[in-house]
This record gives sequence, C-alpha cells and structure tokens, in this order.
Amino acid sequence: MTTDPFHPQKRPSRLGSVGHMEKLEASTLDALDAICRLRRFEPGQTVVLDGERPEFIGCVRSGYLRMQKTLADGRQHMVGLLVEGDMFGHMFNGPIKFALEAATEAEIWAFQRAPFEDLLLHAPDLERAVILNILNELDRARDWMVILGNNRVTGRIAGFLLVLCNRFFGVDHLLRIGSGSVDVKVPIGRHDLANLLGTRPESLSRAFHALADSGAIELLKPDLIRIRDVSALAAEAGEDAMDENAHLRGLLQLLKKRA
Amino acid sequence: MTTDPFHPQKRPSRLGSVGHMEKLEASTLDALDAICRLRRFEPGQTVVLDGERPEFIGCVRSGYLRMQKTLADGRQHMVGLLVEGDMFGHMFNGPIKFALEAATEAEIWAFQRAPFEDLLLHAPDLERAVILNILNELDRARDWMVILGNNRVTGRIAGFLLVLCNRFFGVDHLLRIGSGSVDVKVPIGRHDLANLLGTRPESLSRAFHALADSGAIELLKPDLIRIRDVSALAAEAGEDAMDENAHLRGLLQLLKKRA
DNA sequence: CGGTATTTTGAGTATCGTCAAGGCCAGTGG
DNA sequence: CCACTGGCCTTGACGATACTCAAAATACCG
Repeated sequence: MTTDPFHPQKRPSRLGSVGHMEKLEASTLDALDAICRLRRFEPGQTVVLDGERPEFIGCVRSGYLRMQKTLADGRQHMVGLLVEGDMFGHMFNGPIKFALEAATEAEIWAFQRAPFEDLLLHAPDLERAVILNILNELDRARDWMVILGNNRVTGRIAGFLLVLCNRFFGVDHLLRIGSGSVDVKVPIGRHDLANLLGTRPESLSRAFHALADSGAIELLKPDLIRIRDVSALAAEAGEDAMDENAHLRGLLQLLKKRA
Repeated sequence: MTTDPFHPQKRPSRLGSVGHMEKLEASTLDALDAICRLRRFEPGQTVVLDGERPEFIGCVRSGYLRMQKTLADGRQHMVGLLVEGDMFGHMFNGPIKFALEAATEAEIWAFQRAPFEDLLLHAPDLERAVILNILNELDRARDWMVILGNNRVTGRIAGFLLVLCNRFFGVDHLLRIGSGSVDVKVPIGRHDLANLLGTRPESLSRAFHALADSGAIELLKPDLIRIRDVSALAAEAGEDAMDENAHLRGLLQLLKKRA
C-alpha cells in the first residue's frame, strides 16, 4: 500500500509557508487545495521509480526522500536529498532520471498531474514558484559538486554537515541550536552517506572520529552530531565563497548570541 | 575589448538549430534577432563575474565556457562546462553563483535582459525552451555527481569521456566517428580537468595512460583521445543505467555500422 | 533479554597526492 | 633555419590517504 486513501485537506497548512510557495496568491492556494492529497511513506519505501513519469507532482511535507540513480551494474548512487518544501516530478521534462525513496517516514503532498499543469498555465505565480524550485535544486547540485570534488573524506563530511545546517535551518527537530554548538541529525545511515559522498562506510567512520578528535564535532550518537567549531568545518570543507558563507554567518551569529 | 561592436544578425543561423531552441516559432526567432548581439571572447577571459547579475542573457554559439565557483580560500572549483547551445544568465534568479570564463575562443549570443524577459512573458514557446534548458542543466549536474562519486580517477575520466561523447554528439569538429572508434577533443587542459574531476594533473596523466594501456582508449594527442572500447569505459565509469546508456547504445550502433 | 543490523576497529594493500625533475611542443628571436 | 624559452604534459619516488577484507562492538527492535 503505497498510497493513503483520500485525505483532501481544506488548506495545506504548511504548503503556504514552505520553500518558494510562500508567496502564492490565495486563489492559487485554493486551487491547489482542491487537487492535492496527502500520501504517507515508510522508510525504504519507493516513492517514484527510476525512469517513471510519476502520475503526480509532489511536495515534501515532512521527512526525507533520497534521490538515487541506478547504475548499469545495479548499484545505486545517491544524487541528493529532498526535505520539507522540496518539489519533484517536474513537468515539461518527461520521466525523471532517478528513483525516489523515503529515507525516513515521510509525508508528501501529491498534486494530480493534469490539473496541476493546467493550473500552471493560468497561474504565473505558481509557475514562478516551480521555476525557482528548479533553479534552487540546480544551485544545490552544484554545491554538491564542490563538496564531492574535495579529495579528503573529512572535507566531504564537513561540507555535508554544513549543507545540512543550511538546509535544516529552522526545522527545529532536525537542527537544534545550543550554547556555542549545533546538533544536527544525520538523516541517512552510514551506508547511504558513504554512497552519497563517494566513499565507504569504514572510511566515513574513521573520518567522523578524526573530526571528533580534532574537536570540530562530537559524536553524540552515530546519527546525531554536535558541531562545536563551524569555522573549522568550513576550513576543512574548503567552503565556497558565495552562498554558503551567507548562511554560515547567520549561524555563527546565532551561536554567539546564545553562547 | 570584451565585446564586439554591434553585430546584429538578420537571423541567428545556428540559434534555431541548437539546444532546445530548435522548435521556436518564426515570430519568436525574429523577435530574438532584434535584441541579440554577437560577443567574442578570448581564452581565459571572464564572461560573467562570480555573484554578478549579468546585464545580458547568453547562449553559446561556439567554443566552451567553464563555470567555476570561487572557494573561501581563493581557490576555484569548476562545476561544469558550457558548450554550443547552452544558455546562461537565467532570469528569475538574481545573480549567478559562479563565474563564467571562456575556456577557449568563444562566441556568445547576448540578448538584452529587459526585452528578453519581456519577450519571455509573451512567448510561451521561448519560456518552454528556457525551462527545458534549465532542466537539462539539472540533469547534467546530477550526472556529474555520479561521475565525481566514483572513487577511482580512471573511473571519473571514463565517465567524463562518455559525457563528452553524449554532449558533443553531432558536433563534428569535436567528435569524429571512425571505423570502430570515436575521436573526442578534450576541450580543457589537464589542470582544469583535474580541478573538474577533483584530482591532480599528475594523477590524471597516470590514469589516462592506464586506460590507454588497457586498450580502452588511445592518446593521439594530450587533448585528442580515440575511444576504442566504449563498453570498457562504461564499465570503468559505473555508468548510470538510465539516460547515458540510451545515447551509448546509439553510439555503439553507429560504431558497428562503420566497422 | 536475545537477535539482527549497523557501526566501528584493525591490518594489509592499492591508489592517490606531493614534490621534483624531465620531455614535448609552439612561439620567439637570432 | 635553428637555438632558445615558457607552458604544459609526463614520469619517478615517496608519504599520506583511502579501500578491502575480516572481525568485534555497539545500537536497535521486538
């Protein structure tokens, strides 16, 4: 049972406050209400198959989805993570080129494709939101490239943790800001993370503990990491100068205030 | 001299036959004619600065541009290559987050921003072309992620060569198909390539020669590579099952026909 | 509390990065 | 026409890092 029976919502409460959808007009939101269903997925469950053209357009309400390409030899390589507010199953473009799987328990707003695309033609604000979402994804994909280009595993981990900070900023059950430190929940296991960062679980483990020994982070649990020194991480990661730092600065400020 | 004095073209001859612009209506092409200029760039010349919002929207007519992010420590990391038919300086999105530099001598169709965006609002076919271009970039960025995720340098090179085959397919001065083999021109030097693939020139050199020793490729010149065994490359690269293989199959068929 | 999956550790090997030197090619100037 | 020069590519040697295989420890779940 991959879908939940009808759960039409009078008003997708989070829909209007997430991602690039916050600026949609009331009439557009109403129209979206009428064609959306809430679907729920269990960890490991497939949301969209590789190469399938999903019959709906989705927007993540909670949880994480992993995007993964299937390689010719059957292995899978993750190419990104979808979190709260991210959309998928984009129109214009035929089938998607990667599989989507729930990494955790996840809720998805599913919009019926035909009416959504119809609405798109008549609601410039929605179209704009969709395009911004795509451009956002593009920027993030390029950020990943920089991170993956780092030749030390510790550097890639550092970059990954900083990305988590940026993306989970404000989602408080994922990122908890304490006095002088930030706790981040790593949404995926070592195996998947190794896959994402182009390495092996063993190397990951060693690198995590190396970062811990250096004092930059602390391993509260395998999947719960306390960041003690953001700038040390940024230095490890060889962070890019443009967009990351803007977010990081905000994070650092917050840390100072609470310290 | 970064720009060429006015060179309005009665009809951008290649514009209508490249990328996703091939399906534009005549009236749209005429409108584009009116607002485009041809600009010429020398190798190494900057086309758009990091963080700048370019005053024009560009479309590559010939040559290659490299997209590179500037890291906090001043180093630069390449995140992609723009070739014939690719667009940049996208609208909707404020400043671009990477610098654009000519990797070779290059010609750019430059469209004045304001009239282009205006045209965009009234020409659905143009808007569609632009969106397809963006989605295309997104797919390619994800392909890069898979390639960079490969932990052997030979694998990353193999992936890179296959991408070149896919993208330069049909551009005959870059990709020449012989009997049982394909010759590809590598558009960038070892230093840039190392940067793009997250390694060093020395490792690249060794990996190239390792592939040559295995018989998969042949180094005609440092920047001219004859691919002798496409499937060996695909195996090295751990090629992804979806889109690459479709192109590869076509390539293999062609090879068999000419063999 | 036991069973299972995940994570961690260890030892040995392969690969890659680094530094330094050598070769190749094109452009320059005699 | 040839020697010279500078940039790029290649090669070699060595140390650092990461991968592999195997086993132990820990966390998770019922």
